[in-house]
Amino acid sequence: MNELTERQKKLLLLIIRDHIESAEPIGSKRLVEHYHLDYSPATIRNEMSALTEMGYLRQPHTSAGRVPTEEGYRYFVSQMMPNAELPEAVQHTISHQFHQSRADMDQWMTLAASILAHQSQGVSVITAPHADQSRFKHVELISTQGRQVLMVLVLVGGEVSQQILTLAEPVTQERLSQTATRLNALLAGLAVDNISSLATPTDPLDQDILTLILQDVRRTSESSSGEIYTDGLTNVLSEPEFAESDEARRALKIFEERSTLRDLLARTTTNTNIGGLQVLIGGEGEWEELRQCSMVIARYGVPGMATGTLGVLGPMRMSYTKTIPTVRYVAGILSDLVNDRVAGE
Amino acid sequence: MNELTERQKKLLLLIIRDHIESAEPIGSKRLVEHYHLDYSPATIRNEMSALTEMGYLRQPHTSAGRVPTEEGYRYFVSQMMPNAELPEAVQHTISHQFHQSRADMDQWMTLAASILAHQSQGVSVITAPHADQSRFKHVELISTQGRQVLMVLVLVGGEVSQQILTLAEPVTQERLSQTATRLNALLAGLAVDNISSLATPTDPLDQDILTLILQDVRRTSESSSGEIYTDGLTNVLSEPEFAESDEARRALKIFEERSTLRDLLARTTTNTNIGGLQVLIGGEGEWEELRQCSMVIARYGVPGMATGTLGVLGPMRMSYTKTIPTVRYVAGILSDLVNDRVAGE
DNA sequence: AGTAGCACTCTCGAATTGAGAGTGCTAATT
DNA sequence: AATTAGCACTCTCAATTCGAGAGTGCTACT
Repeated sequence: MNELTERQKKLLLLIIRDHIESAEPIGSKRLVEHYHLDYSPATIRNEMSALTEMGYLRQPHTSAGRVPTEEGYRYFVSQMMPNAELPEAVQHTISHQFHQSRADMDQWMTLAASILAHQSQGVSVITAPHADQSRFKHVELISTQGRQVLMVLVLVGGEVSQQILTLAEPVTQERLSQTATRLNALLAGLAVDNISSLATPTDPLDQDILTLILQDVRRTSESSSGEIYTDGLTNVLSEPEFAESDEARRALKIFEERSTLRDLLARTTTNTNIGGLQVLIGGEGEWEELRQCSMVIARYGVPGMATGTLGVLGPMRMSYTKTIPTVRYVAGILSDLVNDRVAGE
Repeated sequence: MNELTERQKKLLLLIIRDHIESAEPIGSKRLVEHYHLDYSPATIRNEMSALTEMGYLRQPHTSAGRVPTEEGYRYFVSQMMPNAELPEAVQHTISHQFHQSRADMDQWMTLAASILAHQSQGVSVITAPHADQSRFKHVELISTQGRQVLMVLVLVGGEVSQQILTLAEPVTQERLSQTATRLNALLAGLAVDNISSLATPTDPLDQDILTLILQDVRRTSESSSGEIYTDGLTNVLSEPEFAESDEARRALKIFEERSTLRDLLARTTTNTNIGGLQVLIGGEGEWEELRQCSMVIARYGVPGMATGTLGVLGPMRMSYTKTIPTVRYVAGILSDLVNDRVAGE
């Protein structure tokens, strides 16, 4: 793979960097002038020709400048990935914002989405941390009226689910409280998978509620659960490649259909370690709607306990140099926050 | 105001209806042919000229067809408002979807947003029902680790707020439970405004928690709280008037900046009764970003107990004939649901 | 290996043009 | 008095043409 000469590398990087800024095809002459290179345009042309041959560049028309291919971007990214660091000033600003905010998962997610979108000028997406194996922590039953009961279910790791249940007949708050107390004792700390195999409670009310709890836990712990936060949707609309709004529409549709988005996030990150991140370029053949886009995706959280996914979507020529470190840094912060919350449990 | 002859009325309505379908300026000849009118184009021209004079129509260029002005749309809408009814078939489909869904506020909101967006081909927006005067119902304190405590706060009407508190020093679950029990007894059923004037509890922990509860209730009951659900953001991008994506971007930005959106919803509905709805045409001079758009907005819920807002945004030439009845119908359904939940309290 | 020069290709924007649609006005008609 | 036919005029829009500019590949020279 790496048959590139040093000069070719340097050239490729320059071309891509320039294209990312200008959004235009890059020609040999322009390149030489712009960067005061020590070679003549003709030499550059030969090299560019070679790079085109190898599949890193592409000509939109017979006689226009070159534009990076997906391969080209991939090469570029592989060069950027390891060393990129966010400027300290930016790090401080971001970390400050987090420690400023209210200690509340919802706030954190919103904030993270906002920061990512802002920094990268792309569309950000982030899922709340999700326990890999849910363990029961606490249940609370609160009568609202007649047969309707508000159930608040807390899982280890801080996940909370609330739901209105409708019972067969009215039950007093007192009886509900007793049931809750018994169930709490019975289930304390159990992993979800083990609950079902438990000895059944004798009280019929307890039994009913237990069934409902099980249903709810299942749903909460399924991958389909958990809110997805996004921000910066309008950023991407200003990019020139989406001028004919049709392309943009298709890309944004992914963000509206949460189920597709969830699938995408899940599938691309199953084999990504915490701390490592993935760059998805041009939909990777899998997602037709993202043919013109790239995504930078990372996981965060505490492996084996609770993890979430976050990422940024942008045009294929997004500023990877900025986006990659930002995503990595925010993932780091969130991991710390989740860690604080889960640790010592 | 109503100096329009019958014929002028009819013509104006035809022109607007046609323009809503075609998105193009309407000329006299075209109108006659399309609708087999008994007059000649010349007559129509005279009438159109009159309507233009009166401010209901407008010519984009000296020699092009007419296009409705905001005034024109307002007139049109005032004709549509009272009688419009959703076809029974559609009513059934919608109502079915609601009764099918899980009895959960979050589900309802998502569903309502989806239905509105789908039916109207616009962007839908809806806020969860919000108690006008919050009354305390129940608090639950669950220790998670060390000094961190999960507080689940339930208000009358089913509003739930959860938050992580950080205490000055670690406290056992047992002590937390006792505090919760005492506070529940103390505060049961109290309106928020009265809580602060209460005798203070003796236990210092109780006191601390009470302060935190107050903070939280305040925030929850402020207008700034409550999630906003939207759907159909991409619908509006396909409309021809947003071809130059700049206009679209500005309009969509409103939906990203939740605070502006909230303000808009709040301000336009303060004097709207449940069941009545408001049509905002061209931003009404107030919202520059919506100059090209219209919104149909309604309130729902139980006045004095809990109310929410829902609406649809579309281009100024959106299909009012479809959107208005849909918004009204969905508002009705949600009012019923809220009513069921709140009633008998 | 690197460079200069050259002929060639292709895009893009500006300028031009003609068809089509619509208008307002006036004079004739009912 | 209301309606209509006719006409001259205006303006947009799409198609066309055209030249400048940028870029290329190739060949011959250093």
